[in-house]
Amino acid sequence: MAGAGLEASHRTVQQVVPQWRRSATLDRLQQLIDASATAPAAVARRAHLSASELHALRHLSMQAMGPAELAKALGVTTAASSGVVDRLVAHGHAERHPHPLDGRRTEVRLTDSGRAESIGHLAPMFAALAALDASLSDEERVVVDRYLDGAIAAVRTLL
Amino acid sequence: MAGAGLEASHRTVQQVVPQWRRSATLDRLQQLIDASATAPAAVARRAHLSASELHALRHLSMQAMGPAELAKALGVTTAASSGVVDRLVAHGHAERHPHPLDGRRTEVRLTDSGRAESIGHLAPMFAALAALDASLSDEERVVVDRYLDGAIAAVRTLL
DNA sequence: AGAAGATAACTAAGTTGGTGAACGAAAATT
DNA sequence: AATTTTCGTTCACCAACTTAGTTATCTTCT
Repeated sequence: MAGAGLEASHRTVQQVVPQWRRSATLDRLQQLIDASATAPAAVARRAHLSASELHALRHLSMQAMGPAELAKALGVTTAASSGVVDRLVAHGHAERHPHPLDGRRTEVRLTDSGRAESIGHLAPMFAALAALDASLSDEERVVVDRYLDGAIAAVRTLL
Repeated sequence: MAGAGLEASHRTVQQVVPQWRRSATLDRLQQLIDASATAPAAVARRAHLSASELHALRHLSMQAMGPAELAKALGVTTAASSGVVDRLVAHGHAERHPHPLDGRRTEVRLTDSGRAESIGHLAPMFAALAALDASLSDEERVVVDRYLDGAIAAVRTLL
């Protein structure tokens, strides 16, 4: 079923990905990816929110949208995103507004409290990131940008 | 309660983090962090595993450990990690072995199927990452390493 | 050695947040 | 005007988490 057709014992990364070589840079990237995947749950817990609610706050802070669009952004069903919006509204972080032109739609807008929430808990990271970014020379920036583009593409092969 | 004491309206990132400036590099890093946070769920779905089970496979593929240590790695309670191990065992991806010295302990070891599972689904990313890593010159690597160290530290401020 | 305390793993019961299916209201299509 | 599609919601159900409490084993103290 799961590992169907794989009769080999103890397959290693090297066997599956022949060009794989351990490197300190790669280790660092792994750590970054790992931390990025772990952080949302930690932040959500501190904010007394679920991971989806936090995720939703991020998206809504960039752009107001309806439950259906939000569902796509979160990777869940519209039924679930309805619940997410319910909870955000209950916490006072968002409000539902009727769409002026299309009577079917609802626009979910963040309240000030929601906006503060979405920014506040990430502030320490933003500060550290801004300092790091400012420390880059133009030549260094070119190198970093290229690397990040590659890393993004690599991770996105999984999506 | 949540945004307690914040009476200001429409606080922006710039107000909370004065040194914040939008930059293409920062945008890329945000995308990387976002993709890293989103990918596990997508991979888990394809592998017919929960996010925690996938996470557990990753950790166990590096080092066999008991449910308690696994729980800490996953950021859940030991009760939850007991369930995770149950499911991995049920799927044939892991086995419980009694600890030779300490009768309280159980060592959770991956089976070949578990090992294949943990590597197989991430192979496309590994391949892309390996190619990217190999393309770095020594001077570029220094720059990238420094940046990644900073980024890791930034994200870890949230943990 | 024996008692007291700490630790590892598990179990039980309850909560949360997800899915899929069915539904009403409001467009859009024909 | 009738039909189909879309949007948001609700319902019933399920998976995975939490807290609390049990059992077995190890450690420490007298």
